[in-house]
Parts: sequence; C-alpha cells; structure tokens
Amino acid sequence: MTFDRIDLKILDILQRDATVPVARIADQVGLSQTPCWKRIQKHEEAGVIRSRVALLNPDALGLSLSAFVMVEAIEHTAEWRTEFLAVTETLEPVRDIYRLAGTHDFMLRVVVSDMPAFDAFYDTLTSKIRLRSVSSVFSLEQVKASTALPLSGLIANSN
Amino acid sequence: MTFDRIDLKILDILQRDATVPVARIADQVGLSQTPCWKRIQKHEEAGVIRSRVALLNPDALGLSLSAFVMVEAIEHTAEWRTEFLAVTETLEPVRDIYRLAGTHDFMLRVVVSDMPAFDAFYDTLTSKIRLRSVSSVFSLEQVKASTALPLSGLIANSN
DNA sequence: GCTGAAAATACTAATAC
DNA sequence: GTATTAGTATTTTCAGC
Repeated sequence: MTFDRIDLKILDILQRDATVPVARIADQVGLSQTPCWKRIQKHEEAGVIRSRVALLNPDALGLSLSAFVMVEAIEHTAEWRTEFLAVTETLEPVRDIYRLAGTHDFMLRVVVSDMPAFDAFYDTLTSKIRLRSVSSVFSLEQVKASTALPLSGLIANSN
Repeated sequence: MTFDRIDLKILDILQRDATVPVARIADQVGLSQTPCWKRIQKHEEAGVIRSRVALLNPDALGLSLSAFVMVEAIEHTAEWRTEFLAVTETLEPVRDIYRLAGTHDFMLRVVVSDMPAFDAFYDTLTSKIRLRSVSSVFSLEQVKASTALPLSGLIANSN
C-alpha cells in the first residue's frame, strides 16, 4: 500500500487527536469532506488505523511504576517460546511484549502500582515459566509519552 | 481523587475502544446516559482521560524498527538533564522518555524505519549531547501492544 | 445523585457534477 | 476529486424528580 501526502496528514492528525471531526480534517488537508471521509474509512478497513482509544493518566489511577523486564530463554525452542507467550500474555501487568535481537530474547513493559506489586508479578512470572536470566529496569517517571508514530519525515518525502 | 467501580469500568471501556457511544457505555455500567456522560466529562477535565487518539499500524507505514536506548549521564547535574531532555524531546524518532532508577539514567523508546535510520538517529543524538554510555536493545517484533492500563485489579477491589 | 426528552452537532451514504 | 443533500446516530444541554 502507498500513502500520499494527504493520507499521511490525515493519519497524523488522527493519531494525535481522534476527536477532530472529519470536516476539520478535510479543511486542514485541503479536501472536501466526502473524499476525506472515504480515505479514513479505507485506512480503517486496511488496518492502518488499528483502533481509537482513550489514553489514561497512570498516576491518577495509582499505577505509577513502570518496569522493563528483559528475559533470556532457558532453551531456544519453539515450545519454550509458545509457553512464554502464553504465560506473559495473560499476566495483567504486562502491557507490551517485544521480541528482541541480541542477548536477551524478550522484553516486557510492565505497569504496576508499586514495588510490592512488582515483586508479586515477578514471583508469578518466575514460578510459571523457567528463565535463564531476568534483568529489570525501573522507571521513576515518564518524561515524554507519545503513542503517535513519527510521520513528519514521511510527509516531507511524500507527494 | 477517588474512583468507584463504575468510574473504573467506564475508563476501562474507553481505554480499549474510544468509539463506543456513551449510550452503550451507560448500559454496560448500569447507568443512564446523562450521569455516564457527566462522569466521562469530569474525568476528561481532571486529566484522568488525557486524550483520545488513533493507534496506527507501524508496519503499514514502514516504521517497523523499535529500539530502546539506555543512556548514562556524563555528569549528574540539573544542567545536563535539562540539556538532555531539550535535545531528546525534539528528536522525531524519540517517542517515549523514561527517567530510570539504577545505573542508567534515561531510556528512550525510538521508532524508525530501519537500521540506517537508527544509525542516523544515533549519530544525531551523540553529536548533540555528551553521554557516558549508551546501550541499545532492538525489537524485531512487537508480540503484544496495549496502551490500556491494567485496571482489572482495581475494579475487583473497588466499591 | 438520577431520568427523559430536546437541541445541536457529526457521521454516513447517496446523489449529480 | 467537488458540492449538495438527506437520513441516522451521537453528543450535549436542559428541565424536572
């Protein structure tokens, strides 16, 4: 699939603020409402727009501890990986799972309320799946948070 | 601020899918439309709901390389930190900035198209700010992605 | 705090150009 | 692609309990 400058601008607006009405988006990209709406529809059907969600404030809800947990597999087999994913996907605090290149095999982004909660999570994780190594990095504060993709560069190079 | 079970349920629905109409949310939490709408409004004003955004598919846009860059400050001063944040916040590929506890001082989540693009980012970063150490972890694939906070535990313990 | 209804806005789809 | 239209759904406000 290919995206022209207008597509990218539409997507960029929506990934920053999904409440902007189609009429205003159309204005900003220099289109009338109908074709603009059709493009958005197309991107939603194609899965380019995966979803529209509300972003919540973790601190307001007492979930202010983020941890990044890097793990090494105890054996590099398909079975271990399947098992690992089955376990981690069901654990509530695990928000993201990345498969890594390099020494470590996976990284988990974990969100909990405090250290005791992380400890509980750690116990559960290590009791449910065997790991060669685990190393965790703790975040005290998220200085910047953006779910938006960096599209500026793409827009600059588009037609 | 305090949240009852209904507040948490409303927030949980919205953080999964922000397109659900207020009428249906009201149904699901056992409220009529107006009080449900007022609660949502209140949460938006209080900043509990930070924003509503569209989540895009990185692969569809050719932004399939995520890297996590952990850096150590060359000196632990307020000036260095201000400088570091000023630099990183303006770099397009930097999506998230975490201030860390432990050996490393900050971690950046970086999104780029490919390794050459990461290389270019790395050059820019290290030319603009002095760092004691940098260690990067690369993600081949994001197995799970969720911007939602883990509210299930809170809902279970709420009134 | 709640209900119910009305008004304003936005979305969706179809039309002709 | 534009412009216009119309019907539907949703949001938002307002009165009263």
